Amino acid sequence: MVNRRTHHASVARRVHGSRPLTHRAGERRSQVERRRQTRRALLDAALEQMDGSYGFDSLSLRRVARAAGVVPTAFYRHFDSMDELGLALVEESVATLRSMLREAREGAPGEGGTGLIARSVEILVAHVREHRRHFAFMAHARASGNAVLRHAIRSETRLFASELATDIARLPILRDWTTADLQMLAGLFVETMIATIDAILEASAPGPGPEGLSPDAQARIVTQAERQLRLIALAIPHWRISP
Amino acid sequence: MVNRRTHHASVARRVHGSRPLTHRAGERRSQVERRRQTRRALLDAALEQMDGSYGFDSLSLRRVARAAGVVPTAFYRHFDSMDELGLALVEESVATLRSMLREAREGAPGEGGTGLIARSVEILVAHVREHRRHFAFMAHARASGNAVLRHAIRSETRLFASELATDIARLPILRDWTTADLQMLAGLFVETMIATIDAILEASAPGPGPEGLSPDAQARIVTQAERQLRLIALAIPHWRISP
DNA sequence: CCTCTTAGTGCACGAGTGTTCACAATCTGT
DNA sequence: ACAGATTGTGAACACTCGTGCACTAAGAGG
Repeated sequence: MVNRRTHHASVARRVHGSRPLTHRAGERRSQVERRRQTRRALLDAALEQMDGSYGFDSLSLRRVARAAGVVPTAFYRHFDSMDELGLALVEESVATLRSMLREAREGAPGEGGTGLIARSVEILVAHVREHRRHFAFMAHARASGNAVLRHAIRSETRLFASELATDIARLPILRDWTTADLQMLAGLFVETMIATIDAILEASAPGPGPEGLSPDAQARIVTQAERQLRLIALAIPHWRISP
Repeated sequence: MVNRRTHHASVARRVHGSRPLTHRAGERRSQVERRRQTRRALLDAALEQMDGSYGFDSLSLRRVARAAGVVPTAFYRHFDSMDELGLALVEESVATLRSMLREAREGAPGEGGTGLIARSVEILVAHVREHRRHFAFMAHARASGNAVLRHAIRSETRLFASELATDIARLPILRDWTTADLQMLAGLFVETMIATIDAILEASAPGPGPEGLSPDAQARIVTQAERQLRLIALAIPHWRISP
């Protein structure tokens, strides 16, 4: 294990660490590409295996390798364990989350009203639809049996809430709010968002029954989320700042 | 399988179904008691195994049987599969959920203010503390890989929200609200409740580090939940009924 | 060109899994 | 008291699992 770890570290350092040190352009082009492809195949295989509504826990190294068209031992050339594969997926997932937040932020700067809510929900469902497997992964692993993954996702969620807090702090209505209260409000938004994501995923599960996502269930979820957010927004002007 | 199923059905019918048919009091006292005990031991063993922050998925029939002090094959005398064991646990868990709702309802009938919120949160944390293993089970199995359990819990959650909706419908402030809007509000409450439960469980996880639940983390969670609920309550008078 | 590094292979191992089956012990109603 | 039902046992099955080790093919750089 120690051998493999140092082994890996050196590889990773070479791949994108020491590249700037040498100016050779096409160095190891084809081999590095090959490596990237199998790694992606492993990640995709894991996502696909979980998509059938099986959690990350019930996911074996061998099945992932098999689905990626690779022998089990080859897995270790890319990840030390399934945990590291999971962490890589978390990294990818939070990246899409962050891109979502960025899009929402740039969409309507400082608008702050019913339009903002409708727009935000729209962006949310669009992202969930487009990156369903990543969101499903996070939704599952969030309450997974795997302690490493669970804590990673929980801490990323907290970070996300904090970012959202500093974001909404710029809205004029929230000028005088305490940071604690902003965190509270952001937490409420994030919780509602998570619940909405859960509902969407459940409604669009690729399990038995009519394949695909029943459109009116989706619509009901969206309007419910919008109303909940509007209700919360309605309370904001009447909140008395707490010490 | 068919054999075992019919076999079981007849047993269950005898245990609490046909008792009223015969007036013999002490009938099969010791044997039925023995059965009840091992069944409980299996359920407890499962709960305990999951408590170390391992989900229901990573839980094997053999380990449960071993922890219950019983040979694997004896498991089948009580449950046809792990799924049924899980469903039994769901049944138990929703029972405690319902008792919680009942307590909250009888606590302050028709009060409806800040006192109601504080009281409700207090009842919530008390119940989570007292039945932590059941709540942890639901929190895990809610996003579990096991489709049967997941759907069972999701549908029970919806039912719970509906009950809460008809409950709060009695509050004077909500007299004119649409049923749809009441459902929306109840859903928001339930989602906040679930998020709070998650946070409490995470803060009081019996994993590594200082055993037991850090008290100030608990306090922060409680005050955050109270503020969120108060914020929501603040919006209620300003909600315009939607068609 | 020749050597070194590296992604991927094949085989083997010990451990753990769900499930079946025949059997033992004990409780129960007649 | 006896026959039947019922709970629990023990050995065995056919798997799957993670992991270690020796090996091969091929790309890369001096």
